Amino acid sequence: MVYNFTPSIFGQMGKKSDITRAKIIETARALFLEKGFDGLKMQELADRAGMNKGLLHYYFKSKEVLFRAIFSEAFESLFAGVMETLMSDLDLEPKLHRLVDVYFDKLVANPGLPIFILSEIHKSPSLEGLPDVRNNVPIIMSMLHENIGKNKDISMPQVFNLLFTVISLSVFPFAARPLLTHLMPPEVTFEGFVVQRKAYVKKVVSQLIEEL
Amino acid sequence: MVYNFTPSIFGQMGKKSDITRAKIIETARALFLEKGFDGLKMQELADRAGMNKGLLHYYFKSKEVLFRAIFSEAFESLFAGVMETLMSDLDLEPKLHRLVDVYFDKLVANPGLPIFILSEIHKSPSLEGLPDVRNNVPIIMSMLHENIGKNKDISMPQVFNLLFTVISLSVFPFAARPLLTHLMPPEVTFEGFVVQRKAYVKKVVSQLIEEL
DNA sequence: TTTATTTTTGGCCAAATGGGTAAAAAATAT
DNA sequence: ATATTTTTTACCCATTTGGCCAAAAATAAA
Repeated sequence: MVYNFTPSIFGQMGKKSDITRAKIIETARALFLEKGFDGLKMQELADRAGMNKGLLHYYFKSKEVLFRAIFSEAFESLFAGVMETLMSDLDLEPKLHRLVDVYFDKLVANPGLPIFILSEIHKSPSLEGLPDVRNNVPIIMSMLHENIGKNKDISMPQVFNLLFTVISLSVFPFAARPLLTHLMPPEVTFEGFVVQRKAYVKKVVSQLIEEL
Repeated sequence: MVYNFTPSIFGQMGKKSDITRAKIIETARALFLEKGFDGLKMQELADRAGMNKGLLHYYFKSKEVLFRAIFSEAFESLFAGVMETLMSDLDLEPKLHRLVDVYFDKLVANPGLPIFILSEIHKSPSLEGLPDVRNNVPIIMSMLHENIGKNKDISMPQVFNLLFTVISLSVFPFAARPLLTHLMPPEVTFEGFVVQRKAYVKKVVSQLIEEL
């Protein structure tokens, strides 16, 4: 098996199978995010991807396998940046501001991600096959603890409360998007709301740090 | 048709049909909350309710009708208390503290509610047939604005930011529950976390009010 | 008690839809 | 021209929803 390196508008890909595979993944991601595992039917996926059901199974032997590929990618794409930021050697305030940026920027581009991840985990909480984020938690916590400084005597639960506040404020607007857009006055767009919200959240984070 | 008022262990209900109806609703609520509309099959519902599929259709002519009953009830049961609190004549700080209580208490008893509501709305954002919460929003906002006081010059978007912060901090822990329990050290229970979290959120709310 | 009404069971059906497979056809590479 | 990869077509079989029906059981009314 030899790759051909024919130039292509599809970035690196020359092999036709790669293009098809990518088309499947791209379509499946959009539709799984919209409808969830149970809500998306393979026939609809085939139609929307402009191909037939048999071809889906040629590339992914089952719906389950395809879903896992989508889910893992979605999960990791969100958590990679978060972990990296939290593990960085920034000081407390810039680190948490950075975290807000990472979340908002990622989620503005993928607003459906939070509901998708949370609701699928809710329906089957096994989490096997995903990178075990748990291992990083104690490390992140003690780094934050050091960030805050030894002179202030802050307990671990309080460190976690601070971190979880930042995460809540960053993620919830997207999880609540459908309700939010419904409640907002029609002249305000979700995108507009979210832009000012990001600045507001950073301000709150700074306040919380000051009060520590 | 005459009701009989035979005393019963099922509260007010005497009529058998009401008992059955209640049994269906109760079981359907638990299962829809767990699996969502697409995930729950009528056969499973019948089994878990200890009855026969035919009987489900005797009381609810379709899955859709049954689901709408469950969803509306879930939606209203959460928003009724929230609206009532926000419309009350309490001052700013007690009002928002009360809001935190309402959310946490309701959600401790029904942790699956946020994901259920948000994900089902996400999948079909029509929201028809639900009480139109939108009408109350401007009223709530101007009441909060008055609560804050005329001397402080606070814009409406800032009022909304404050309110939305309270909601985010109250609801997100439950929406994120499956992930959260996975990330927490095994000796901490979700219930335990949530108890201390409620107190923490109230403290944050007070800080935010001070800084206005 | 007898008679009517309501509730419940159980089974079975029909149509649609579900995931998945296999063989042939088409396209591509050797 | 041959082999390999990719795609289509046509299927299979299981499940799903909604529905029907006849009969039994429970309950209420007379």
